[in-house]
Amino acid sequence: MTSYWVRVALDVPLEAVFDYRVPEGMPVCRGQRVIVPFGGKQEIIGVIVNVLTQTDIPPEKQKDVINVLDDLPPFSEQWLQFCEFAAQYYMRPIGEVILPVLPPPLRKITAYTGKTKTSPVERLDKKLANQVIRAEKEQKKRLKQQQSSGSETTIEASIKPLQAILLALNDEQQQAVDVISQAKKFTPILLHGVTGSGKTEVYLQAIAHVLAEGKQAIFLVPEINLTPQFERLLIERFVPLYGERAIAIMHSSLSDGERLSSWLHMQRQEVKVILGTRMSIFAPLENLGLIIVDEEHDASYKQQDGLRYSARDLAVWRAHQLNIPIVLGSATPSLETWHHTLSGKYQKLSLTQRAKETPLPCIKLVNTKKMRLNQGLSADLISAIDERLQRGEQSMIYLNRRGFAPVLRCSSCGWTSECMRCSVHTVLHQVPGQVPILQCHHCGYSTQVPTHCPECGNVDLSALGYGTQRLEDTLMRLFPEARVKRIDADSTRLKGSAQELFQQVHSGDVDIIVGTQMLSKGHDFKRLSLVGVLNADMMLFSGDFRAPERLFAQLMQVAGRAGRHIRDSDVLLQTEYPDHHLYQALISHDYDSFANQTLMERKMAHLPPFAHQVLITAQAKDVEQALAFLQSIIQYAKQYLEERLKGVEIYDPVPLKIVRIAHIERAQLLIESVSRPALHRFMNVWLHHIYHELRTHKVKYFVEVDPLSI
DNA sequence: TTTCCGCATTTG
DNA sequence: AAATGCGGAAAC
Repeated sequence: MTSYWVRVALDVPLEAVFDYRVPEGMPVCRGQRVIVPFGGKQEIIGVIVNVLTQTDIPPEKQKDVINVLDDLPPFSEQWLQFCEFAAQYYMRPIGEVILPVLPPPLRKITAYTGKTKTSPVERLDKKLANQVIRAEKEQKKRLKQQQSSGSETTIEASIKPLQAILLALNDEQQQAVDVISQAKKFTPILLHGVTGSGKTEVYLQAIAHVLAEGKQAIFLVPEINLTPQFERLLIERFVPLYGERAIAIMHSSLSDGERLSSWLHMQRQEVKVILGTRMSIFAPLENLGLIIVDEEHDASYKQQDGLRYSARDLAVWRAHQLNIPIVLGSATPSLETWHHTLSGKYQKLSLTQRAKETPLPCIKLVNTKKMRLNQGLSADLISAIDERLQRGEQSMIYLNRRGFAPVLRCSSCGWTSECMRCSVHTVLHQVPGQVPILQCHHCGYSTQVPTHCPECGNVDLSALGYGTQRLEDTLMRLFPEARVKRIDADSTRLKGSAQELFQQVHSGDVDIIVGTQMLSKGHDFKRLSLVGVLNADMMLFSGDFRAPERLFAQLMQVAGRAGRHIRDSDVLLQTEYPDHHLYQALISHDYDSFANQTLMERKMAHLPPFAHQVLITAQAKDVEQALAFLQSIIQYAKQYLEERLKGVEIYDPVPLKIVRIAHIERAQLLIESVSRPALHRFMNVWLHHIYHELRTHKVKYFVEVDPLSI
């Protein structure tokens, strides 16, 4: 009789997998979920990554598997290897990848230990079966009623031919669809098209091809609120052909039950297209033929906690693993992607014509350097808004700053309002009808607004600078007859209020829209013919080397809101640096020249994509401890890992720009190399040593591969 | 002497 | 991460 052990991945922050004895007669295989005892008296769910016939663990330490969960088919080899790659690439234990991507009911022990003791999967199946029975009953009832009332049974809507709805394409779109659907092996494709050039129709027709071949597709979008519109399109086109289960949705605001339901249908391979945010890249689909990443440049594809992965980068790897095409769509591609098209690694397909007839809006720069502004607004912008009001058209003013004013200041002694827990100013929030408060945008803590200066007692406290609330206030006073609406995180806090606000704008009940970057994505306002941009310069000189890239993308996106339906639409951008090459490229809608010049600068400065980076962030009670920890690990690397440090550069540790958030102070350390293999080889050895020898209890640290902002 | 709290240790 | 064990300080 052979004894077996299983090696189990657990969601614990430990650099290890754990071996368990398999009780006699319990069938096990790689990819199954198991319940195992862990530590004192915990029971947790893990995933079998290996079945062993021997183990090095001394017998007295060994424990038995409690139960194998067979309510789902085991995870496939292909899917497991994808997770293993992600774990290795992002330098985290495998359990921290596999378990967090599962819907909570599949990984939380409580779902199995409740009163009912049935599996959440069985419960869901029962619920679905009941729904079907109920629907059938209702159908029968309806039929009976019809018969008894004697009404003629009419032939239901004429049967449509079973074919996907395909809209007419222009030449460029058709060519793109052809290239994508003819690519049968790994083919990374950049679909570069301005807003309104019809990328969506290309995606849909490419998906139609893939489904017709009996394969599946992943469709990634950057934000939750973009899913409904794509969902509608996908359902309309593919549900008539492939049934209700063909389209599944996956994002973080689904309930546990909804996530379980989507996951279940995927793992049973009933789903044809999974639409969702970054987590959808872990969809357990077996027969993928295409991956689409819309707005691939968007920073939302980067997970900012736990496993810090880039869904776009993982998507490329998964496509490579499966040897299938991948489409990265954007009007303003990331420089990484752009670089790959220049080097020939990615194929570029351009959509240069706007699908509808409206030309691109005219972008005008308003030089505010020596201009007197009226509450932050230039005379040009004010008269442009006035013009739209006369014509009955809409204006949108974009200011990426919430609240009334970013800081409160004492005009006598210079005191400024600061957060008690964080090293930042608190922001004045003030809307009519509410008590004004000072709020910290980092930890959320808020206090009453002092009536006099806490330092010198002076009563003359002034609100410095402008936020969306103040802008709304100003515009209402400048244009008392206009209907002004503010759309930002504060005005849309309540569930459904965003939907309602956007609805008001769509139906034409609003003349002037004020808002933050929330406004920049997705929405297509029919009567909008003016976009004003305030305070763009702020991002131009922020410390991050990627700031210009992000600013350009954001401004292009905001500008794209204008003139989708009305000719003679304008974008007015207030700046003190109208000659800056970013703005110059922007007014001529010239992404290519901006990207090429910025890439050149990156090359000279040895920055990504010409070098690869890893960031270590240390957290402690005070920044000195964090810095000392980073200093000590550098010391170790230099002393003992000299050989492996070849081609790898470690920069000096520095405090973060915002040192303290919620009483925790942070410092970080950048490691860089031209060679990714060299960087990974060094990091693996180094992190292993740090984990085993250099851990100090007072300092927490985490590692980020390919950090987006530094 | 007992209880409680904070910190270090361990997890198969 | 979470439970346990340990040692010193406070409580009885």
